[in-house]
Amino acid sequence: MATRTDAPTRREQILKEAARLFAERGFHGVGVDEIGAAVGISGPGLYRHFAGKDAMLAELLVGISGQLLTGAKRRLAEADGGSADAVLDSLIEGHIDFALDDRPLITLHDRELDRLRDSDRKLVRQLQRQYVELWVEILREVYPGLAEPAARSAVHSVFGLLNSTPHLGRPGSLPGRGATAELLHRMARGAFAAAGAE
Amino acid sequence: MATRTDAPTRREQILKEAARLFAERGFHGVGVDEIGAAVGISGPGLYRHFAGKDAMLAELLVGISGQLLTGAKRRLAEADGGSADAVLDSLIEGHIDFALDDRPLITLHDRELDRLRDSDRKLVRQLQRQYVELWVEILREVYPGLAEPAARSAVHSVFGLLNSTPHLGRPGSLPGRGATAELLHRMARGAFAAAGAE
DNA sequence: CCTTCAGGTTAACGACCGCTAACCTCCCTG
DNA sequence: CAGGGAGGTTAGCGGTCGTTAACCTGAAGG
Repeated sequence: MATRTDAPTRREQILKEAARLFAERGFHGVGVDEIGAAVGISGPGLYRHFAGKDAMLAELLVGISGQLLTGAKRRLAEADGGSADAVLDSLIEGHIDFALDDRPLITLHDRELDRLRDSDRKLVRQLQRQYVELWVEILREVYPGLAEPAARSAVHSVFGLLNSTPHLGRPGSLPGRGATAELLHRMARGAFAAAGAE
Repeated sequence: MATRTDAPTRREQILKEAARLFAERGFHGVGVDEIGAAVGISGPGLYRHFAGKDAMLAELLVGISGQLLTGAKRRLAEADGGSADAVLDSLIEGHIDFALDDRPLITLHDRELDRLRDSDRKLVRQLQRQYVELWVEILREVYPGLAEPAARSAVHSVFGLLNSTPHLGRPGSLPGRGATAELLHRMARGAFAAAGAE
């Protein structure tokens, strides 16, 4: 896997700034002129790169869901033969990395889903569902006594815990990225353990 | 404290429906005509009860924050002399009740704060901060080894966990309200315990 | 019985916003 | 060196939305 050193394309710039603005003020609260201004072009110039404002949101949300799912599948494959316990740790680590590195996207992920066209929304929901089911399976391997509905609820709740990073104050009031990641990881494991204890 | 048996006033009807609609489609995504239609009057009739759309959101958010803080203070006072451990349980219970009974409000609470006028936003932030600090104090009594920044992060993360109820599927797929509340409670305690273990 | 007022109504205004149209200007390529 | 496409620009249209204005009505009170 080659690490990218190339400059980001215009499309990527736009998506990044759009994600930030959507997360800050909501999809309807941001105008196309603002998005354009954020990348140094103005207003309708965006339409050379995207079919419309909706298309930007759709690409963002589909991208997020896909990225999460792909990463989880990769970690699952890499740890093949390892203990379910280690796989769960790896899933948690991946989700935390994402939550800490792409906070605007995490915010969008569960906030603006309803603004999508039907087909896009179905796609995103399907990717999200696969991601959740993957966690549920691993979780029930680690805690075999856990019933499936409870496991699903537990997974959603831990997502809520891990996705709380946007509320943790601007980076700087945090005890440092490493310490925060470690704290979140411990808490997630603690929450799962408590859910698994019958 | 007299329990209310009177019919809800028009104002209260409006606030309730507005909360639901704002939570479903976002503040900017809902028109005043829709809010009016939801209570059986149409459009500008709302202005007999509120100064504007912003005023509804402000009253909702200030109300939520105040209600949470007031409830927490009451529980703290009632359990006076009791163990910090019991107080923490009581705080968790109160927050879960709120998250399960007023899911639209919980959603609004951390989604639309930025749409408020400066003065209202400051008020809400102040109420929220007091609520968090109250939890932080109790938490550090239960886990004396926990440093303050870590405790604050832990509290925010557990709020994320407890506030995940809107993602748990429509009531019906849940294992029942009591079981869900109990599961959330156990997970919150587990997460705190893991944060407190050095 | 007349007045008043709370709580509605519809019409309409002004601002904003997403998007299109029309045009311009490089840069690459045959 | 022609020319064409990629990627901008500004002007402006059409629709939506929050808000106000002007008017109506039914019930309470002196």
